[in-house]
Amino acid sequence: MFKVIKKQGHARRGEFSCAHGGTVQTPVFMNVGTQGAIKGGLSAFDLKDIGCQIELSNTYHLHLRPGDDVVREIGGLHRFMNWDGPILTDSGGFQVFSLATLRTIKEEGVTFASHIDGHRIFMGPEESMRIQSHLGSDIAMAFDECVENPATYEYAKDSCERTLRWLRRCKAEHDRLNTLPDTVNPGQMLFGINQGATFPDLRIWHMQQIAQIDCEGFAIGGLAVGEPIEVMYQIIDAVEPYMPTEKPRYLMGVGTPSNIIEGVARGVDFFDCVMPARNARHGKLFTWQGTVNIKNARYKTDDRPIDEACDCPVCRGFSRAYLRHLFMAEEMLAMRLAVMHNLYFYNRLMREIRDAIDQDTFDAFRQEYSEKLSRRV
RNA sequence: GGGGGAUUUCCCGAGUGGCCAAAGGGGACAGACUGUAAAUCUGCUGGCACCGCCUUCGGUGGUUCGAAUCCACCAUCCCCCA
Repeated sequence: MFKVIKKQGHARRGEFSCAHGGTVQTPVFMNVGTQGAIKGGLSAFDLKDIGCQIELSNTYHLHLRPGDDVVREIGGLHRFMNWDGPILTDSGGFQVFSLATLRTIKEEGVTFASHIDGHRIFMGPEESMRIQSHLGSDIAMAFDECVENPATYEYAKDSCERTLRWLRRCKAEHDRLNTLPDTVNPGQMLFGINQGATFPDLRIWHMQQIAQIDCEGFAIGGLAVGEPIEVMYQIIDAVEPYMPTEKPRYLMGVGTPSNIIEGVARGVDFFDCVMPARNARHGKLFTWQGTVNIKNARYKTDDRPIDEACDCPVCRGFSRAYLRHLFMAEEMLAMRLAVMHNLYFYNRLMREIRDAIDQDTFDAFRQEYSEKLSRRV
C-alpha cells in the first residue's frame, strides 16, 4: 500500500495506493472539502486543475448534512461529489474539540449538540466508523479526542488512554464493516491518531501503543491548536522515531507552507489544512515570494498576476487589480479564483518538495523557502 | 406670493444648552485565520507636540459662564396653499 522510495535525512519520498485514483505521491497535501466541496465554489473538475491528488471530507458534517445514509444510497462519496480520486474522511474527532461548548465526552463516546439545529447526536468509535464506511472513503480516520491547549498532564493522560481504547474499538468495527457484503468501499483503510497534548512522554507512550494496532497509517493529531510552533516541532521530533517507518505519517491540520516544509523535514508524508482555502476567501494569497493581502489598496492598479512565478490558471489570466476589484465588489468569483490559486500553490509546493527529495536538494529547498513563504511581502 | 420642514464628521443617520470629536450603520483602511459552526472575526476612521490642546455639526452674526443644540439674517433642498 505504501512504500518509501527515497529518503533525504528524515524527509521521505513515497507512494501510497488507494482503492480509487491509483497512487498518491508523497509528501502530499490533502485538499480540504469538509462537506464534499471545497469552500469558495470549487468542484471535482477544479480539483484536477489545481493538481489535487487526494481530497478530505468530514464525517461529522456529512453525517448531519445530507446524512451518511443519503451518501451511501447514492453510491458513496466519490460518486456523490463526482471525484474519482482518493478521499480521506476525518472522523469527527476534531469536532469534539472545535465544538467543545456543545458536547460531553464519556467512555462510550461523545454527545454533541448539532451546530445546525441543536439536536443531540451521539458519536463514538463505532458510529464514526459506520458513517465513514457509508461514505466509502479510501482512508478512514480513527475517532479520537483532540485535547485543547493548554491541557493538564492528568487530563491529557486520561484522554490519550481513552483515545487508545477508542482506536481498538475503531479497528474492530472497521474490520467488521469492511467484510460486510454491501460495503461501499471494501478497500477502505484505517489510520490511527497519536495524541498526548504537549507532553513528550505521553506522546511517545501513546505512539508505542497505537503502533501495535494494525493500521495502514498513523497520524499526529492535536497539534497546531494554539501551542507555540516550536513546541509543535519538538513533539513531532519526539514522536517520529516511534512511528512505523513503513507506514505513512500524517500531521493533521497543518499548516503554513513553512510548517509543511518543516514537517516533511521531520519525516511527515501527509498534510491537510484549511488555511490555504480560508485565507484565500479572506484575500490572503500565497506566492513564492511570501504572502500578499490582495485587498490592500496598493494593488488597486497592479496589472501583474498574483505571483509572477506561478503557472496556475488564475495567474495565467488575471491581474492583482482585477482580483482586488472582485474582492471589494464581493463577487463570488473573487473567492473561487483566490482559492484556486492558493490550493494550486499548496499542491505545487508539495510537487517541488517531492522533486527536491528526488534530486537530493531538499535541504537547500528547505533553507531557501521555509522562512520565506510565510513572510509578508 | 404665503405656510411648514430640512442642512451633522467620506456616505446614511442619532443628537434639542455642559457627561459631544459627536450614538449606530455603511464605506474606506489595516490585521487575524493551522484535522472549516469561519464569504468570519478584530482594530481603526478630524488634526496635533495625543492623560491635554486645536479645528468641526450649511454660512454670518448674536444670546449664554458654556451652543451641533437657543435667536436673527442669508444660502440650498423638500412639501403644502396660491
